[in-house]
Amino acid sequence: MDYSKTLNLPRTNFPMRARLPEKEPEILKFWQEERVYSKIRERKQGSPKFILHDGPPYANGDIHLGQVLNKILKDVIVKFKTMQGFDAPYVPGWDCHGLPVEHQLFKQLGINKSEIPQLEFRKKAREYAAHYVEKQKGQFKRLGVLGRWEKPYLTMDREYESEIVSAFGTLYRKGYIYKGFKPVHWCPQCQTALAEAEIEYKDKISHSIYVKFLLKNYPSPLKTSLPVYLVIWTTTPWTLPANRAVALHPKFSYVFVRFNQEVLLLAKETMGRVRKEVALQEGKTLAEFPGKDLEGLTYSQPITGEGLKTVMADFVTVEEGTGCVHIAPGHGEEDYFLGLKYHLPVVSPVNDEGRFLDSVHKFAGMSVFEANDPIIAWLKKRGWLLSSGKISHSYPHCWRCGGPLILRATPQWFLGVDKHNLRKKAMELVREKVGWIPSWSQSRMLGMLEKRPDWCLSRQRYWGVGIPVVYCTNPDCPRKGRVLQEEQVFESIASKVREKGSDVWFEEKVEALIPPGFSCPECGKKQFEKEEDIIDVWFESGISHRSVLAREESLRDPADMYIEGSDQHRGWFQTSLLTAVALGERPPFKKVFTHGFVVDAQGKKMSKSLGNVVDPAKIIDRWGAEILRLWVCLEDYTQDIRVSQEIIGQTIDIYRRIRNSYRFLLGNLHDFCFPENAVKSEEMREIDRCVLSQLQSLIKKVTAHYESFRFYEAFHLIHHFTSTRLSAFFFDVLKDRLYTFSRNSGERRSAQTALYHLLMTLIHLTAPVLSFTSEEVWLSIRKNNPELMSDHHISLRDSIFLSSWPEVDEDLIDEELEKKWEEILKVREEVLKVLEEKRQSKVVASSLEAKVVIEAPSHLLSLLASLGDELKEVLIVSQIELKEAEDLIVRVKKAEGGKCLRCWNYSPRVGENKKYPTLCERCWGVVDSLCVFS
RNA sequence: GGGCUCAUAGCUCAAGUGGCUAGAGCGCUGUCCUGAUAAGGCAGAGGUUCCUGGUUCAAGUCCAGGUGAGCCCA
Repeated sequence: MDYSKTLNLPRTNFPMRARLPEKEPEILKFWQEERVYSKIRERKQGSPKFILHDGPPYANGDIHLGQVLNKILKDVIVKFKTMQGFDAPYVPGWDCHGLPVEHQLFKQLGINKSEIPQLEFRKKAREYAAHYVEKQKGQFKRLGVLGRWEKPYLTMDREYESEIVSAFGTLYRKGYIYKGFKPVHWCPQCQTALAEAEIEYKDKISHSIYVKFLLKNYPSPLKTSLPVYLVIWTTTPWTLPANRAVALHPKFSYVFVRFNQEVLLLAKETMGRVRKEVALQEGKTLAEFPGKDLEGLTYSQPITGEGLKTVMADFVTVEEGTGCVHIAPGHGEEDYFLGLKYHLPVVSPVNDEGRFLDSVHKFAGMSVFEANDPIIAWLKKRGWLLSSGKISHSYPHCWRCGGPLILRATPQWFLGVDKHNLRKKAMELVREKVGWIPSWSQSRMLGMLEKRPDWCLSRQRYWGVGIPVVYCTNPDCPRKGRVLQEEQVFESIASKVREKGSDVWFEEKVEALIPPGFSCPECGKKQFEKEEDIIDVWFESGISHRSVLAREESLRDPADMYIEGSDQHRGWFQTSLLTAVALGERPPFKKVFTHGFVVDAQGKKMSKSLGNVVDPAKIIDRWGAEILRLWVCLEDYTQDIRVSQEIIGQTIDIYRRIRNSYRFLLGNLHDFCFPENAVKSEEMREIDRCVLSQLQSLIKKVTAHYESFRFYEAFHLIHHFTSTRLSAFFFDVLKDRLYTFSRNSGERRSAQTALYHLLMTLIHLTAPVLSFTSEEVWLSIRKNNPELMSDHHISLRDSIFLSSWPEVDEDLIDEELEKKWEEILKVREEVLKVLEEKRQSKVVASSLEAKVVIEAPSHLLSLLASLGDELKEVLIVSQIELKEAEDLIVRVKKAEGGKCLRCWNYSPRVGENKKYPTLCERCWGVVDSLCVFS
């Protein structure tokens, strides 16, 4: 006779195999059709807000793992806060203007800037950006990220663009923005100035030359009839035409040394090294001076022959070069600032293409890189070249075209970081008003703020918002070229942009942009010209606190949290902070959360050249987005996080364990109604109560970890609980009771009550991360066993994200009980070890074939005895004999009697019952009762 | 070169203010079960806590210097 039909075996059609790549789109469809995000918004009206402000990714290309990491973290936080009861809207955004779109598009079109009118190009750029917004939107949604996808914010929206104009105007009027002439990183290929964020440093082979500058005078103690030269070292011979000074360190010691028929001046400490590098014999030191005594010496400019002076500078080093530094204020940042101090002219005789102007007679028209060799040749001819070689060093390159950059002084617009104490104020707020996670993120921000130069806001490009500045061009105006800074001018431009988009600046004549009839307040004329440069995209995204947070009704400025990769300390965190402080005297965020970068198995960054780039789409197609979500949340993302086949494999294993536990729970709850079949806590079996008590502390800890954004701690705990507490212990022990006891028995219902709470709690605790699976379980319950949710406060129609976060039920916590069971578990561990030995020696196979004899000290013995028959269930053995002894000793024997064909337990009484000769005493009762009812 | 940061079993993570024989889980190996079954149970083997010094009765933990890695800057 087959008794398996008389058992209560698990029943569910929740599949063991997830088939996530197929299942996930169904869940996404459900969220879409049920308008889950909108419903959440409706229901949370009036709840306390939690605003996580999305940093806009760049609308170009497919999403990479870094963006996956970022968006998933944001989604987990938003979902957690939502389930906790907050109104936590998520409005995603995109950064749409700027060089990367331009470059890609020019590449795609196969033309350059000069071959297409700006307006025509801008139209295509807009389409291009819009295309990638849609593409990335689909990819982000595929990750399971809930948000206001149907109305994201775009930096190329007219309203947004208008805010950019008005923010610029306000900052200009407040005196933060100025026009300067300053060396900036310039890409001769792209013909544009580059922001710091657009520069990549990589190795480049450069010239390395030592050059003699003839000194026209020198300190009197030195007496010689030989020519005296100071020696400089440079890797950019082409900057020599722009040389305006030579800097020495005031504290270094300098020597005049005679080599053959000439005398050279250089820092004493550099002597040995320089002599080796330029292959000079040992010379004779004629005199030695501290640097400060050598200020104001006159030398002959090597290219122009002008008489120029030596100056003092602290940044001079002896690590490289000669301690005498060639200064070209038009071609170097430090040089520029030193130039300000000494009133040196900013000379930069190079045009947009990086070619020398006519003023550089000898080399006019040459590109600066081509000019290096002729310059060196020229120096050599004059006898001023001491040595010439090559050096490989880190050099700035254009992030888009990859070409080497030059520093070139051009008229640019700047945001003055020290205007109105902006830097100081920002740093103070960073220190006092913003929470930084992890904490070191604060010192990083401070360090960067402290040292950052003024922010170059202008770009000589096509795709962006025009700098909204109008000049008076009347040649007779007392201040020709002055900017119209009247508020109504900026307002007029902003409103035009709001009406027609930023193209209006390039389409319309200047008169149509300023207020009708407006005339120059200075000269009364109406001759105007508009600025041609466009605004740095970092400024655009940097004001999102104003254009998005402050303007969107559902949002709020400041945001509760910004969360981005650690590179954004220099990027968005900083540009947002600076603009917010300048505009409104406060930071745009209460908390800043930083995550690391995704690196490969060895911890190396991903790059095309290393060939170690992992494409998220491949993982999604093969394993599902859920695996990516879990992966993110198993790692400590305050550091860089690794990805590899092995790590993904491990994530899949962990996923399977959790999923199977859900399946087991569902299967064993198929005939359980809540609350009808639920057993009151005080009537439950001890072990069931014990697990529920442990579940409460799991809720506590997991919630705390979510609250401190340490999802990996939460998930390691959940996984640990699921594997060890549930799968390896509770579920295993419970099987006998669930399967063999009569369906409606108190014992079985007690177990199910525990299982019910476990299932409901766990799917909620995992929902922010395992969103697809938790929702799938939720949907499965509603479809297959709605009776499980007859609990009135759970609405069947809703997504799991409309239900709330599990609360700790203090009544279920029983620490005494947990302690007691810890003792029992220790005994169980001992029993399992002995069982394993007996299994190895083939005495028993299944543990149910065993009878266990436990000798234990009296207190432990009484503890075990108190469990009665439950003890053998806990140990999953057929018989138990308890004896008193000094120490714990466990022995295992073959169980007595025969095997019950129904429950597989052994009992001496099997065979006693004539009606059921193959069943044990417990089962024949159960089977009998079944027959009575059937 | 400078700023910030990281380094603990094959992998992912633990080890308040220095006090353990450095812990989990996964994976691995062996094994049992076949009523969670492309599941589940049990047992076992895995660590010079990156290296070198130092402080201390005591260092994975503190200090200094290396090495490797990441972000940012020059």
